Amino acid sequence: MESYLQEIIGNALKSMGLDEGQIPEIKIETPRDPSHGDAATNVAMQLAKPLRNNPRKIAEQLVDALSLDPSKISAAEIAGPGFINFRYAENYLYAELKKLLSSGTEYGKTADNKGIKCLVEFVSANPTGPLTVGHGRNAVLGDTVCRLLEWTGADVQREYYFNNAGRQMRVLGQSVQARYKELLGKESEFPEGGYEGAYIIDIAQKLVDEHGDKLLAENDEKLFKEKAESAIFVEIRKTLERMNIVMDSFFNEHSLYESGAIDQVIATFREKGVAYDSDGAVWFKTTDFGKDQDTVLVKSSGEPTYRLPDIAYHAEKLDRGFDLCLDVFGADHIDTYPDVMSGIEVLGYDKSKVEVLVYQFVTLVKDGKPYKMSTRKANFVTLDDLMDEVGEDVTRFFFLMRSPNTHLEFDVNQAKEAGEKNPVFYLQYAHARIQSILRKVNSIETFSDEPNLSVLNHPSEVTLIKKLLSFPGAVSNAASHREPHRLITYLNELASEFTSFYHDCRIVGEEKELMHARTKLAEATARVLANGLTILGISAPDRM
RNA sequence: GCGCCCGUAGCUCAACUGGAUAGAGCAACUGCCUUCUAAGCAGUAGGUUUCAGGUUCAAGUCCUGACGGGCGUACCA
Repeated sequence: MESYLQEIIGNALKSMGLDEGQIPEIKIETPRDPSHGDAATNVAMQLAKPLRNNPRKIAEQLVDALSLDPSKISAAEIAGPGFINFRYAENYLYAELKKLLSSGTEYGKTADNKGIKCLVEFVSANPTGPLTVGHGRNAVLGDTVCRLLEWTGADVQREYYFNNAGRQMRVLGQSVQARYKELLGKESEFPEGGYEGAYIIDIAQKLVDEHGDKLLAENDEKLFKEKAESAIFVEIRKTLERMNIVMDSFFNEHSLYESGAIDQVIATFREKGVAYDSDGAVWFKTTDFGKDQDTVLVKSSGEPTYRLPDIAYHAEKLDRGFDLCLDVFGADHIDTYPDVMSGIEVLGYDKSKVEVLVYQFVTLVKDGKPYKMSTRKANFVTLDDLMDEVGEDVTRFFFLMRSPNTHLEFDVNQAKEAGEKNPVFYLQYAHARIQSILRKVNSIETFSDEPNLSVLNHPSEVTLIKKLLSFPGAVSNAASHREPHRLITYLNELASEFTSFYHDCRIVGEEKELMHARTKLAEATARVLANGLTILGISAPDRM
């Protein structure tokens, strides 16, 4: 419909004597106030200045020049300072509703990103402990953006990037080793800055169960580190699965060293003159790219900083042929992004293929008080704890309901409320309620012929149909902005409009033709709610 | 100090990236269950969109400057 309007408006403008260059981008928007019609354009106002004419006059000429298809648009009116408002023909609505019903579980899919290969990297927590609430937003956001991309036609791969080398992991191994000794009654020194969480003791206990005291002979932490890593990864995968997230690949940072990719980056940087040695370290001339300081790539100890593998990793991803590499990370990592972009540019890649989705921090609020968390200090709340407390659906929903750009306050008390205070249930309830109605209708009546949808002309019915038809637009809007909360906003509006319909219009007990048509409308609503919830990774229950 | 993000109803947040009368949910108040799920609906109240300038037909949205908050600003990740 949008492209149809753009086309006829463009044609009308040409017939008014404007040439291509004078025609601005024709934007079609949905007016906030439904009394302003179903679609509107502001071209007349945009043209007011270049044409040195009153916008309302231009609008009048434009409307006269339009050749509208009456089966789609019933009216074009001029309003306000020069808006042109369009009203959809009712037959158009019924025809589209019919299409919706036959599309079923496919309804809402678009071709926006058809044929695009995407790699989305998210979670990417190093295996030093269970996933926490902080990782939760990353995981759910990343996965849902993947689903949005898939619904808009993209081919998506979910990747988890991790690092099992380095200081953090050594300390992890030492922590397990220390607990292992303690469990066997031996003297042990708990490492400085070690991991204090109870899960470390669990891992150590398992080692005692399996190997007895044989591991006391181990001199270093290596074996303990490996055992810890695999045990923790098992838990991480379980947690993710519980949240409806399944990774397609896990990428080990270490492989970049083995493949020589790291050395290659340094070599190319030197060749291009953007790397130099100083104080025993290797530096990246980030001042050439607008930063006020150069950045260390390899420390004087010989160990690279995380930026170097980050650059190599992005180059590697682009080598794999993806059209879009999307990284999801918290605001605290934002600083590495410009360096990575500069880096891959130096290496000759198209940096427009790399995109970052940054989200702000999560504050967990319980009983009106926030708490601070740290994995190392073990005063964190794990994602599993959170899901135990409020449930999987609620967890996903809460992480998604705010713009990634703003801080998220996760109120555990509100999330725990099974009732009216909890916004998730509003959507699920609407779905369950429809299913209940459909069960009832099916038990008392059978429809054989095609429904006559044109009997749906109550204002609540018409509003609801229009809302249903805007679902594909809502999906593509959320997808293109990488902002799942936009879809939640849409679903809330849909559920709300359904409930108005439910209160204004009865289904059971109406005369058969009307009952049939309304049943189809209810069915269509349930379909869209279920499709929307599927994108969010949340269940659409049939009963509540 | 510098960089990024944010500042909207008492609280938590929207507002389709510049459009028409700034909207929801909690909290408060008033009504509505012998009719398909009241986990619901209808209504009332609540605002100088932090402040001051600027850009234009039009600014919560864009630009400048203040003020307030978060995160960075490591040879940590």
